[in-house]
Amino acid sequence: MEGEKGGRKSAEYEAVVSAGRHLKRLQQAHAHLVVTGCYRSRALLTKLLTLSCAAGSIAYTRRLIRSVADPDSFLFNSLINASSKFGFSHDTILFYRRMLHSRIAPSSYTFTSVIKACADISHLRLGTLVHSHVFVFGYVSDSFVQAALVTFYAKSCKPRVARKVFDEMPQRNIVAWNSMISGYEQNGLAREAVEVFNKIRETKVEPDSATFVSVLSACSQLGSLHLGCWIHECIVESGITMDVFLATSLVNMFSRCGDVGKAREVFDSINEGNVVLWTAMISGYGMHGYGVEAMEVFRRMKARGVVPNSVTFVVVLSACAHAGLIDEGRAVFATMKQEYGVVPSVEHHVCMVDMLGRGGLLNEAYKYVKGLRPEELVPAVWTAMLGACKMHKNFDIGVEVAEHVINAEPENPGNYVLLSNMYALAGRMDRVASVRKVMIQRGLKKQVGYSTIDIDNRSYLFSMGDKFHPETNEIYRYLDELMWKCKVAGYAPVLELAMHEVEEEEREYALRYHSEKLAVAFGLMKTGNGVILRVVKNLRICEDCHSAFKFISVVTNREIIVRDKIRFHHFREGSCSCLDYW
DNA sequence: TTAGGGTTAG
Repeated sequence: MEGEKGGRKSAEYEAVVSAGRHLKRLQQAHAHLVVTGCYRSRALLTKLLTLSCAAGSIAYTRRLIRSVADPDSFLFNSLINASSKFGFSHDTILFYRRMLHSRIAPSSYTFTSVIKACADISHLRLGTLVHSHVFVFGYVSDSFVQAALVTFYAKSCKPRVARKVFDEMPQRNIVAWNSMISGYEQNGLAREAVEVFNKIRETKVEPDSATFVSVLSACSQLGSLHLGCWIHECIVESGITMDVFLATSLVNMFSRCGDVGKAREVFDSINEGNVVLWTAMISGYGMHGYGVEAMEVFRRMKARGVVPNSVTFVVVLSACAHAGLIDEGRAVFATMKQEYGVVPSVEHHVCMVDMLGRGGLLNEAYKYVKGLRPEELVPAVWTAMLGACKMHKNFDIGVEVAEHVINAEPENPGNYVLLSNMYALAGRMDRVASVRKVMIQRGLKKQVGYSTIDIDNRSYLFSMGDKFHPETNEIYRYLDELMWKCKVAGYAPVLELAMHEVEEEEREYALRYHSEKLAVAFGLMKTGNGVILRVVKNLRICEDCHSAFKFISVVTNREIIVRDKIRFHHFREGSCSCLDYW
């Protein structure tokens, strides 16, 4: 009899499990449990709850838990874990509150899940409160809870607090290290992330795939190719399997560090790529201005049966915009909606405005902007339109658009600089002065531009007019000579974008010592013929530097690759890969 | 029979 009973229970369990993540089937299984009288079984209820979370139905999960008179510790923990894992963070916190009200003590399992929920919604106040509960209930030395706290503080923009928790850990497994590396990387502290990675190598802990994914993101942020290549070597040496996550990170890293050829090599070495990998490769070509190659990969992707998603279309449209492929871009936008049913998002609209605007179709671009719904008129749309007006020197639309940009983002100093430039180009110097006045009144300062260049595995940082480098005098002298040679070859400084309140001679001086020029001069001084210079700039490259680098590539016979805020520029033999679409 | 931490594309 006992065996039969056990067998019957098992069949019920099987019925719940086989319903899987399908809400309808779970509800049928639930009904069956009620009919057979098995609905009081805690194990079956627990399974039902976790599966309904997995099925994405938090409403059904809530109904189920309400039907349980006295949920026990096991049930709460399962519920808290599942709701947190499947992204129902707010519910996780509510379930946790209910658990405390029921006077059921949380465990380390409870805390890891609740802390993850707080991390996912970056709820600093709540997470800090939960941290205090961790002390009260005595789980402060639990390594899982500590790792979760590191991630929580990092995701709540408190990397220093994350580091404090990390430093206080008596034992650190690879997950704890990974939490700290990705925590730094996500807060824009790429150098710190690489430092932590280096520290792991002093321990006996072996890096895993996630370690490399995070540290590769840090390399991408820095744009440091030598660092990225070194991590690549570490991956090969570690013998770790090249999974699709790792391959995607490598493709990204090589693209964002300026070696799209290497990115392609990694991409080609993977047989079964998913949409993320294909999108990364297309994005890589796009940011380098290789629109034709981007479109070719996009075509092959579709031929392979990999279905493009919303992000894929953003990178494809962006590639078209940066390569002047307007007709292709229009066609892609049409198929996106018709064939793939992707609803255009704000990002797609920005790409379309950017593409039409860069292509000189300013009226069409402006018509497109005016056709958008009010909620779609985000600052990025206006900024794209403004960039186009500046590029094609259309001051009438430009000034109008600039006013919208300021209204949309009154705290962004970059917008005032754009507006000021627009007025200056239109010859309205009175307006230039008044914009500057507003900036001063509002306490807004221009973002400081800086450039980095890697030479002999070391990274050097330059900012405009800075004289901190020990070889400053040599660099400035070298640059003066270089610019003189460029002038002989036909270079004329693009003065109108320099600071407008200074005299012409000073304006040229200010332009001459822009951070990217200092970095290039230093690179030329320190490297031999044939070495490609790779410079990373935090802002967009200025128009004058862009013009100067074309001449420098001729007079020095060097290739210069500059990564600016939005894309790459390859200067070779007097021209730039962006074809001045920038 | 039910439950734990980190990572990927613009």
